[in-house]
Amino acid sequence: MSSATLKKYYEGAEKILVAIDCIIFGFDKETLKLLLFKRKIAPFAGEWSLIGSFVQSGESVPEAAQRVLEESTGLNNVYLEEMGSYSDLQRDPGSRVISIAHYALIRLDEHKQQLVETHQARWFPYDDLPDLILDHQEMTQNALAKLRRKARYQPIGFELLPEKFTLPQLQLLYQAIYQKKLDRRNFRKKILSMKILEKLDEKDKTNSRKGAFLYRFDEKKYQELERKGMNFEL
Amino acid sequence: MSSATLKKYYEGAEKILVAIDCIIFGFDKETLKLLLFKRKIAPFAGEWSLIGSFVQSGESVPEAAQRVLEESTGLNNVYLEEMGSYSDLQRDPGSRVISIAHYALIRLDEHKQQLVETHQARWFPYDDLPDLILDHQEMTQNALAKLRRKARYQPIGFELLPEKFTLPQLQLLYQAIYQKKLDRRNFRKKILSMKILEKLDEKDKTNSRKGAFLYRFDEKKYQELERKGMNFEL
DNA sequence: CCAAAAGTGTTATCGCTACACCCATGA
DNA sequence: TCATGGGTGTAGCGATAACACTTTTGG
Repeated sequence: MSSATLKKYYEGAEKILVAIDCIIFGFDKETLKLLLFKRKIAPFAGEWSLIGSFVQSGESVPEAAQRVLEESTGLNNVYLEEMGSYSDLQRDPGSRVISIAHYALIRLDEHKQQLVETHQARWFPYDDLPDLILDHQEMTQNALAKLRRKARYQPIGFELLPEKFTLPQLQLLYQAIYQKKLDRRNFRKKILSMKILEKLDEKDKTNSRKGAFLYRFDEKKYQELERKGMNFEL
Repeated sequence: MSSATLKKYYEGAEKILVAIDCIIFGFDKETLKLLLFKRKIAPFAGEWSLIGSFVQSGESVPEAAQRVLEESTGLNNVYLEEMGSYSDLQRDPGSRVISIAHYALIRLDEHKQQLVETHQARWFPYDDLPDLILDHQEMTQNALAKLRRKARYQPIGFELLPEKFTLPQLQLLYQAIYQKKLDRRNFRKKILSMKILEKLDEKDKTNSRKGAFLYRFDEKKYQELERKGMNFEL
């Protein structure tokens, strides 16, 4: 094939605007929350929106997503996963844009509150979201569905908790994700039987007089067990 | 915001070539196979490749994927799912292209053999693939991983079998997907206990003198049971 | 009648569920 | 001392895994 034909092949195709959008999950006491932003540009300026950005010519899709997350939360080592593309021709009245949605799990206590204010952002309980622009509502629903499926078989819940957490906290998190109550004894038995938590000597007394022991997720031990065929399931 | 600013916002961003690629799975007797194509254009003309295409300005991503599948197999009602984006800056030496990979499950007996020949395509056993161009090797690995995870909890295996199939066939399929032997009695017990298969009066005698009863997947019954909270697991 | 694949039941074990009481502590 | 949340054990049940023999029939 001549280089003229090659040129024609690639140049004959049409370039398209590509964006990424981020569904940012946080967990607060007993509630799953989303970080939403007041959109600054038309159309729909002033309305609530996921945070997003166009993919620049010098960056890959994951790089764009990480950039956006860092700009909006100040965090750069967060759990971030691609969720799927949204490409309806009419999805954005401003222009034809293909968006690749991502969801992120962040620790509410670690993100920079100041950046949230700078961006006119707000944390909303998942069950009480405002109307969102474009197809962002659909994206959030798909994100929660994906989070639910994934959390059952992979230890990603810990990404939403502080580094040190109590078992009651962990249980509340899973109850929020699954939207159902779990039995305390059975929950403890199961999670502890996996031997992927390190029990610390400290107690957290913010929620009770007795205090609850703090634990830490042991990533190394988990990966070791996973290699040996153990599989996480909650 | 003025419309001049709006214009700048959308026009300030850079458009990018967007493609889709398809990992096409088939199942033949006891082997999982992939449909691969001899690439017709430079760079890498003549080498083996997944089938793909640029996303046109008048179509969405799923539409592009369906178009490509129909062009290459003649089938238009196949199981097709998006798998993720591939966007490394250097992934395609011909140009900067973001590709959104999809995997498809098709019935080997239904696709148009003639189209396969037209496209200089060939079915390869998954365990014996030729070298593939670009990042297509990585895509196929990710596709199999995804198929494995998904097949365990959703009845998608049937998409790879003829409409009527025998239990030994179904078992061979799952053995090929999981790459491990399953116990015949336990396998039957489990799949039959779900009550999502309709037993027919016909037998398939191609593999034995005695013949094996044919079954059909009952989509309606499955959806009904799923609504009631039953969950498929194999 | 025999080779080759299809079909069938039982038992032991494991994991899950359901469930109620004691413990530690600060106010 | 008491109210509050944290922590623990067990028994019954259902699901899974392991395992071997009989049936059918074309050649």
